[in-house]
Amino acid sequence: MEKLSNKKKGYDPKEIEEKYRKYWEEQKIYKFNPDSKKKIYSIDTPPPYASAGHLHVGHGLSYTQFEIIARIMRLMGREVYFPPGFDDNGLPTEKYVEEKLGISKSKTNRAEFRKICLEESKKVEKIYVENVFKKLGHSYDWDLLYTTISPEAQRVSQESFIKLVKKGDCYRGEEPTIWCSFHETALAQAEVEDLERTTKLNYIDFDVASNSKENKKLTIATTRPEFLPACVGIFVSPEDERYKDWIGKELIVPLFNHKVKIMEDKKVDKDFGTGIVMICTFGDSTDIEWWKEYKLDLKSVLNLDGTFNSLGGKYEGLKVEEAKKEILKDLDKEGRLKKQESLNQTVGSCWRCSTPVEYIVTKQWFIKTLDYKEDLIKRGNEIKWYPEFMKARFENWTKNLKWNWTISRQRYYGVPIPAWYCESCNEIIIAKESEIPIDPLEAEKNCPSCGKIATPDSDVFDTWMTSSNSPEVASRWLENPELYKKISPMSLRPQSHDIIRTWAFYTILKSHLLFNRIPWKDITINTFVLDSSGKGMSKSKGNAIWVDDLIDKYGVDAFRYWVSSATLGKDLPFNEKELIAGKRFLTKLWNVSNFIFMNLEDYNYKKPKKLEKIDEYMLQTLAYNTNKIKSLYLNYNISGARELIDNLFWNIFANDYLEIIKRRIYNETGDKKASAQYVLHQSLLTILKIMSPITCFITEEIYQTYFKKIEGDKSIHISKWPEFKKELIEQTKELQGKGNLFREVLSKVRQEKTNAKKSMNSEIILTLSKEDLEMLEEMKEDFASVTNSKEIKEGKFKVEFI
RNA sequence: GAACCCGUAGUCUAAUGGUAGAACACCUCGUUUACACCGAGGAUACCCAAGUUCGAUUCUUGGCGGGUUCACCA
Repeated sequence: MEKLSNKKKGYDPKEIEEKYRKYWEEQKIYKFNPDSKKKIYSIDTPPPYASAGHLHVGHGLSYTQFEIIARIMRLMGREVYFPPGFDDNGLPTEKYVEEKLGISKSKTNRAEFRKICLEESKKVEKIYVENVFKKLGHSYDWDLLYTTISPEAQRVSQESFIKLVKKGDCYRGEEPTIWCSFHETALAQAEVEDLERTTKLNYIDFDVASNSKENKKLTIATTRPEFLPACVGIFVSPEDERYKDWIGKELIVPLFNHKVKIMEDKKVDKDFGTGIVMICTFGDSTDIEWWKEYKLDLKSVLNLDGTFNSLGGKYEGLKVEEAKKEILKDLDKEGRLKKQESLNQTVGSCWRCSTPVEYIVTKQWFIKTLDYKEDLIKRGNEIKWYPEFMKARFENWTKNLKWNWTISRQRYYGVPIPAWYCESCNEIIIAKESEIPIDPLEAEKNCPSCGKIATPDSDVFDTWMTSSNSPEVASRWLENPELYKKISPMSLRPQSHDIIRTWAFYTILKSHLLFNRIPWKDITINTFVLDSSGKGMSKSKGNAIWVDDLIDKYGVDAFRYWVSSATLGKDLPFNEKELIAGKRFLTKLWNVSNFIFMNLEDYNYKKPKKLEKIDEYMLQTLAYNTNKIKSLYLNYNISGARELIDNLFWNIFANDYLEIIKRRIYNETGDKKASAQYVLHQSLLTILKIMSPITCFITEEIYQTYFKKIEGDKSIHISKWPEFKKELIEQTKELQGKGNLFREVLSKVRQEKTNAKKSMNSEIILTLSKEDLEMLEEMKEDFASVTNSKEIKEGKFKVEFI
């Protein structure tokens, strides 16, 4: 009879993990079969940025969380489409390459730079695959691997662009754009983060243009005096008595001497500063609103790198901050700087480099979002959100959108924008669908109107342009339309809450615009791991705990056990102690299995004609709980399911049932023994299966050691979920009553023994009430055996020691 | 400023309109045929206030505290 290995040492995960990693890969256990008759369950996997070789527990948890779901669905009989992916496209990769190799994009040509990025990505991806995903036992179908910079992904991205341009939802415009002067690129609203800082509010005197009034000066408070050359208007509140007579008059902008008109607008807060606002193109986003509303002049003073252009006069060439200093100095010299106040402000900044963003008018490509707010919210409602309340984040964001989505980026490493422009007739030429993927820099086009050579677009797409089509990339939209049709819309998008406004939003948008439907049926928002003091974990903060270290110390299954205790959408402070519980579980399961196998040596795999009562009770309880666990699993409630499994396995099965049948198995023969053996066999197999999505290694090892030859499945992970007959699942009141009473009275007896400081198998004479005795009549032998009662009498409950 | 989430034993977490179930830690006792990485048992908890209710930790409102997201000012 086989024994589990390492009996003396207890459970040693290392060897077992190694063994099955190899086995699963060789046997292609997780291979997707497109011809399967089973219902498909498809996952729109989050492709990680391939820009670091480690994974901290936060990422480890979230990736494992939905990996468990993949395993659950496989067990439920679904054909699971679970493709791994890498996001190796765009700014994060560029930044990584620039930092790691000390190269700047401005000093390298695009082709060269792209080549380096691609090579670096491949290296990091390899580390990820081997050291992270495979190590953690993740059950991807590796044949389905995709990357967002691959020609296929580029094709999807460009195709979606072409379709949307044709549809009129994507346009090129010259508009104020959110701009990062460090990265020298346009940004989307979603890429802007708050930056709190202290700044100075400067009170500056403006002269009045005509001398008709006795008052010759007005004082204006501004945080951005450097924008004086771009000043195009002055606003006051219509409710402000102080300036009533000033409306319509003109002021002379200090240092630059151009005239600007004073106008009124309700949005002006008369209590801020002096109650006068100067509008510049563009100091902030409200400037843009007023500029648009009142059709003011455009005076662009900034170059794309954040320096002043010729409009800045003597300040030309200076950076914004330097210009500000100089201008303030000069204002002070002229006696115009009346006072300066300290002010706390929050400015938008680039999420990658924290440089405060500027607003610069440039030619960019946009996808319409503002026209579709309501439609998108409707789409959001068609999707099932886990947890439900996370939908509010999506709705909030969608409702409050102020900008169309800027999709062009003045960067190198990304999907090229497949467009050319004719300088002489302003024609825009878009690539044909048959040509993509294409890089316009490497393909010459002539203008269809005038025949001249058109200028290629040198920009690339925002990375979300590709990521928002992850369902299409992952399911081979253009490559394999038949497959795509089969698995779309996808079943699940698992992701984290911080990118609801980007990834979830853009994906829903794209799906709505391109296909007029939702991209997936369910979305799960994974648990967000904090450090033990409740702070977000990151490499830069230095509080990250790495998955490698943990699995070295505790093993993958213990880590996965910890993952299974997390609730979707909630924060979870990391506590290393929690992994001890996982380790404990593994040891227990290991020992229980050893015990059972020892006692199944003479088992003939046949169900005896009649089961003992307590065995039947165990079987019912098993069936009932398994069924409950199934519905929890199907609702992605992994922690709920795990709790039930723990109770079923540890308390009911190991601590009670095993103790109850122990002596019967040792001493009896025939059906009495076989009855227990049958239930042991069923119970262990069931427990292994329902636990296999979580602790995938140990359950496989135990399955392979004993059950495989009987059950026949190559792996527990492609076996079938244990289904029970209806009468077992529904339980019978009578048997449950009796079995529960059995366990209650047993507990009472144990308590008496504890109170008397006796060991659990000390011999006793037991007295039970008449009702209890009648109830337990059919299970009397087992009861006497587990309590080690030499005699059971009728009367008032009493435990006598011999 | 707004929206959303959360506030349960020392720590972390679960369920629930009838005062709470685990885990880790703690205390007591126990170990001759799976397991001391164990077994039996014990102590310890629903942020505050008002309301709805026969009854609230659970529902409503307000407050306090923590978190996330969004908006913010010239």
